[in-house]
Amino acid sequence: MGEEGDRLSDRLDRAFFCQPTLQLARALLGAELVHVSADGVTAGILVEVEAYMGPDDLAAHARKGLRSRRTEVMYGPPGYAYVFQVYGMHFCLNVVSGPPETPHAILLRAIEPTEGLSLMARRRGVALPPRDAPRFQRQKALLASGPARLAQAMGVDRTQYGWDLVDSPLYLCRGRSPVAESELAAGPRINIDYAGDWRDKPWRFWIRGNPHVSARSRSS
DNA sequence: AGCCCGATTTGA
DNA sequence: CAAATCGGGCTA
Repeated sequence: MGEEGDRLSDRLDRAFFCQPTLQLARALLGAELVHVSADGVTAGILVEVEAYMGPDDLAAHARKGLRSRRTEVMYGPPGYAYVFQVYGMHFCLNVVSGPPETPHAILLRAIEPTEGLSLMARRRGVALPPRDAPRFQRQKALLASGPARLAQAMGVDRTQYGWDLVDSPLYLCRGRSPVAESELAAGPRINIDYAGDWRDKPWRFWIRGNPHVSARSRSS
């Protein structure tokens, strides 16, 4: 109780999303992602994100200024949801960054679940053991570690495409941010081997040592 | 640790 | 028509 009120007063506003993209990506670590849906409330602390910076970044969907119904929202103001589908069955949630006509986005790769864990488990189609069971921490980490798991656990699909995170049931709040500089880690992004010179850019950011960082990213 | 596969959409 | 900002299930 009172949790919603506390969160709303700490809700991240437009000014927050107006930071330069790499700075915003780091600032998002420790922030809490919240979705107030018809099925209930789910929330979690962001522990891993990646920046994509079209049109130059060849890993970005907006590379070379690609503009389509899919990428359109990235050409608008920051703080909106860019949701896309990959491999025919998964959805991934991004926060639009950069001013209008600058198609940047930040992929939300993993959260540490804080609220609505049973709803997350139901959406994911997995059973969550009792909190005191030895398997609990491990299963909890499987709920939303990885961009498609995060989206599924949070009830995000194409429905949320274009939602304004500043003014919608899907939003961000201060949570535990800002994270101390010493807790911040950076490295290359995942699964973008096709991106030429941009493949090795250290534009993936995560909270060092956090067990909820997605498996393929945990090192260093 | 590694391979394979799914089920859709996009862009070349 | 190939490839995709991935995850699950299997083999071992």
